[in-house]
Amino acid sequence: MAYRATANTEQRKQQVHASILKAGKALVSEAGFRALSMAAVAERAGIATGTLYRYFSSKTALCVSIFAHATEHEIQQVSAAAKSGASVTERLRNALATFAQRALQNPALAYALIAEPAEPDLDQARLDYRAAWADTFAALIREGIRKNEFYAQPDRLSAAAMVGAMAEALITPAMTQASTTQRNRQIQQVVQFCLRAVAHNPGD
Amino acid sequence: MAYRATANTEQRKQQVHASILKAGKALVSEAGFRALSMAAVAERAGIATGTLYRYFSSKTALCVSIFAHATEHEIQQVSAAAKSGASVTERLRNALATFAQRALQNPALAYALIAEPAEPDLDQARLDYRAAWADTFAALIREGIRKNEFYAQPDRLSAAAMVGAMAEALITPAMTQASTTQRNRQIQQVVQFCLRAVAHNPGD
Amino acid sequence: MAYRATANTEQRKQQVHASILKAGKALVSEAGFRALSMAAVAERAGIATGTLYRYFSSKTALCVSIFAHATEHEIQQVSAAAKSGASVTERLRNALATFAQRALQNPALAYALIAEPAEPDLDQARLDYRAAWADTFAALIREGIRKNEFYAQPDRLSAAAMVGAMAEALITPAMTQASTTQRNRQIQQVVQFCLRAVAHNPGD
Amino acid sequence: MAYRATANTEQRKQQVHASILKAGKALVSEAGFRALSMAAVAERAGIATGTLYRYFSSKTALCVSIFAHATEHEIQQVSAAAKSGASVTERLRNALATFAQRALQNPALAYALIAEPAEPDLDQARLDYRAAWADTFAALIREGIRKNEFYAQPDRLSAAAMVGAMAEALITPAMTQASTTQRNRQIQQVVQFCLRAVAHNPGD
DNA sequence: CATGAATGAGAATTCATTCAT
DNA sequence: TATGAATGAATTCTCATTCAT
Repeated sequence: MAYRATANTEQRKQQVHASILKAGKALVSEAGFRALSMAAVAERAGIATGTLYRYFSSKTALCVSIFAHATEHEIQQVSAAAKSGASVTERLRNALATFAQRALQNPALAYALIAEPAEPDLDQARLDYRAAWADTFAALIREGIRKNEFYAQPDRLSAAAMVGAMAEALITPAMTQASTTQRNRQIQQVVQFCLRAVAHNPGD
Repeated sequence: MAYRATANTEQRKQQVHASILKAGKALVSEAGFRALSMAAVAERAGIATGTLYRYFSSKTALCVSIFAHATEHEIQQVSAAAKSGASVTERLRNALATFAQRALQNPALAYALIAEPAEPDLDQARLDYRAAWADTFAALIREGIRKNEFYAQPDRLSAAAMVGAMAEALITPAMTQASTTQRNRQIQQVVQFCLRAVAHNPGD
Repeated sequence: MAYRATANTEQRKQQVHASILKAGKALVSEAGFRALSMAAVAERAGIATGTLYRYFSSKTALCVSIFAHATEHEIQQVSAAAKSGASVTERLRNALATFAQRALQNPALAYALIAEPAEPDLDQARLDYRAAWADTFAALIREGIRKNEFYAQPDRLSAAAMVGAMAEALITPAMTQASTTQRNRQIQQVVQFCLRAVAHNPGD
Repeated sequence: MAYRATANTEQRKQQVHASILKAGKALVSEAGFRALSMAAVAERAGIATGTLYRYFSSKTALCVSIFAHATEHEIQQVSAAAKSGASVTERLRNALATFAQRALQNPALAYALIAEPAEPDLDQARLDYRAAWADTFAALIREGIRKNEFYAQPDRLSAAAMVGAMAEALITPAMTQASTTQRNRQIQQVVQFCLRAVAHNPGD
């Protein structure tokens, strides 16, 4: 049977597209973008290498898509957390804690997303990613300033600083080698660091 | 009299060694460790590829040396800045500002040093580098706590968070695309962010 | 219907595989394993260097395959010859003569197979090869001893000695530079040497 | 003090020449001609690499000299052994046993001398070496035939066959892995193999 | 449209040889 | 004359991308 442009075909294309991204994400989670070769992705997705190029024009394009895909989910989670809490300070605490906990569930992926460079075009995606975080946290900061919970401060710069502070602390050996209990305590401490930097009354 | 390595010869060796590191550092500054190929370094240093191996046993060794060389100077500058100031808060302010100003003089290099992974062995050097920063800042933090200028807090975690906050803020487009005047103002703001996070009375 | 490797494709793969082995064997025949570079094999086989690695995982693997391929045929021929003859002595004579005649058809290859070391992994293959000869001749020797045609003697040691005696004699200038007629006479004489060493009644 | 063409200088040149050969022989003994690099020889001899080229025009020339030097001694020993004994058979037995015992004192060197190819020009040296053995043993064989101790046989071919038989047996795993006692017994057996091949009354 | 074999431009590394000092 | 740093061609192996089937 020849292939026709049916709804069925379209659906199959979506499935293959998704399976490629999933395979890529898995590889990046295991060993970073360095370990991502087109052959490895294809094998893991159960397709031929040539077929990859029907879905992604180049390795770079694939990496960018994997990045965006892996990233989108993370940001959504944190955005959701940023909506629950009595005060802006409380909501920021929740957002930061969520960021940290999610990252620590898959440290290799988090590291790849946050820090590993790989390719210039991917760096652009990373900037966009950082910007997305900046947007999420900057919005909270603006609100906090408006409601007089936070110091007057440049919202985007403080947002970036918070993302950096969290990311750096998370990849500290002290963090990655700690037990779950210790980790949770340390996460609280970094969150507290950030809250002190922005809020009049950070709690404890 | 047997032939010996004369002072002249020794001097020439030092020069070649230095020119290799310089060429490597230039390449990393332009496009990160990714762009560092032995052939490119050799060409840039004006020597043959084989000659590289008289000075560095492998590409990894060269990368680590470039890293250490570029890095050492940075840390010394910041350590020096950490020694001048009336209060611990003031000295931390100076140290952070120096960190920022130096990094912004060569953002691509700063990025490569702080974030770009590249090779496992280089990652180890990077961990040492981060640890050196952590040591410098953590010492200040401990002193601040002791003198009751700073909050009680885990010194190394806060130090890491500060490094991350600074690094992230520095590679923000808002920072890299700003004029010198704007940048200086923004640097002050990130420094202030960090000081608020650690000090009872951060000044302004 | 999904696309499958057709019989045609499979056949082509076999052809390429064979052409690589053939090219490699030709190079070894001309100048030994020393002359075997991946680039040379690829050029001779009419393919790209990268393609070699689809068929052989490394140079060592290719060498071992070339060795095994060239070798297998030789041993089979001699084994077959060892089965025809009225007495064990006669059968040993046939086996030795076959060994000699085949080796002289391609002395350089014979030399490479028997003596040239090259790589550690290849040396293992060579030991196996020697062992295969030892097996073949040792079995005959055991049978000869049992039937009281041969002297009591250590079968494997005598087998090795016979292989060495034949190989050494075959690469003698007297042998390689002789006419076909002379060669045949000389082969008979070395065979006779071996037979005298093992058999009560070697004939002539 | 400048160097002058004195007897002293000439003597020193001889010493350096000898030390180079000694260093080269040591390297070959440890890991074969494959492991012989000009840099390694120079270091071991305590001179600069460039100096090697004052004594030997190329690596090949050095290898050939090393070969000749290592070889000469061996042949002399065996020649001497070939002179002691009541009968020709006895003298051949002594020569063969000496050949084997010496080879087993330094198996790696023996292997390199007997079998390892390395370079075309070295192969020529090896042919000369084999020829030297052939000469030594062939002379004995001729004498044995003349005195009616040995079968009528082509002397040089039989000599080559004996050398090959000994060499092959010596590098057999059974031989190299055996204890000293076992080895001595096995050497006797191979010697006996050779004697049966040439002598009317080989003894036992 | 899917396949996967083929491509070939690099990349890192080695080492015999040269030559300015 | 001795030195040993410099050379650079050669080697093995990788992998993103293409294209005939």
